[in-house]
Amino acid sequence: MNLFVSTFVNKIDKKGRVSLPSIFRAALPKDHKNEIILSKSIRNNVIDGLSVTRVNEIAKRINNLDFFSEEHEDFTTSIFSEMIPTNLDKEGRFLIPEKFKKFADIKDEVSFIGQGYYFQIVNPTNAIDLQTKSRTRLSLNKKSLGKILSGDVYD
Amino acid sequence: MNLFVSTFVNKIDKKGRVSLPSIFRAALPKDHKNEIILSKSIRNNVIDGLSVTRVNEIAKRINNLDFFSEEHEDFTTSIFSEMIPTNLDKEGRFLIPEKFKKFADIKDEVSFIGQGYYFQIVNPTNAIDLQTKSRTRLSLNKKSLGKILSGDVYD
DNA sequence: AGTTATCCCATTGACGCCCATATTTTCCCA
DNA sequence: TGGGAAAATATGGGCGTCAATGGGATAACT
Repeated sequence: MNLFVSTFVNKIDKKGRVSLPSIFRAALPKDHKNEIILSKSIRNNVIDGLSVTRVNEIAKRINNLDFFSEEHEDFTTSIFSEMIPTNLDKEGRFLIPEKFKKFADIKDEVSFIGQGYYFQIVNPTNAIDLQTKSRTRLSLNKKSLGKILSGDVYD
Repeated sequence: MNLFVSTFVNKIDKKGRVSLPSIFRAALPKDHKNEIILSKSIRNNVIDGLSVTRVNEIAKRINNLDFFSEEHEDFTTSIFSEMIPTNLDKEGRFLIPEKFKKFADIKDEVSFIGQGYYFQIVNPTNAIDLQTKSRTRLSLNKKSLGKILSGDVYD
């Protein structure tokens, strides 16, 4: 599976290392198996985890916005300038920078939340909260959820 | 047959393993014969079983939504983060995670219910109940059933 | 030198692999 | 058409492997 799915809770050791869940490692692109890019999420106090491929994809999408617009620069500034590329060690672990830990209120444990083409790193308590809140918002909007899931996806 | 049809009841052994019915295994895509993805169903307390192909299709659909929107993230969170990919062993068995068992009220036996492009995993008692209820709802609505079935099904 | 990051090795527990048995289905032939 | 052999499927359990975690030692950075 080349998507980031499922949720995992892993520990941060004394040295600040944490294992990227094995199936997330497997979801990384073949040519960048030990690099991930961390970034502050726009909406919540969570860390987005991106593959190299994903970052390129985002760059493309932003590039399609009006070049000289304020919106364009807002995106480039808030997204690219805050990204931190990180390497995994031989065991698949990496370090979360201090300022990101503060931002996401992370101490000695994190939840990895699969988001399909990317994942998020969160305080485990917040994780559950985020999940239930998304579900609530969606069920207030049953129509669109149904549309996505119930159609014949093999069209 | 590359569709999931029919209903089967299989046992869960001491290790928590259960055989995916043989014809369901045959319905899995050739390049992902031993991976299925489990997910909580939106409507009932049942587990949905999906093929890798099916999940990728869903991912594509979601990826076409507005990239940085809240709606987009609500979808990815409530769908991908709650999915659990599972591998079949050489005998075609897999594990049902504890939290899913609780969710679907499953103990030592499950029903596999074919749903065409996917299948469901259910407490055997509920299975019969679900089937009779669907049938009842449909017969209250004969018209739409007719509409569906009368078209040229080989389009 | 002191701090920080990476490598290497060890431990534990969960899961996958392998082999064995039981049960069911298929199919071949009388 | 029935019955029985052969193949496929479902189930059971031992054991090796790998993922997550911990910690000492080496390397890089300032």
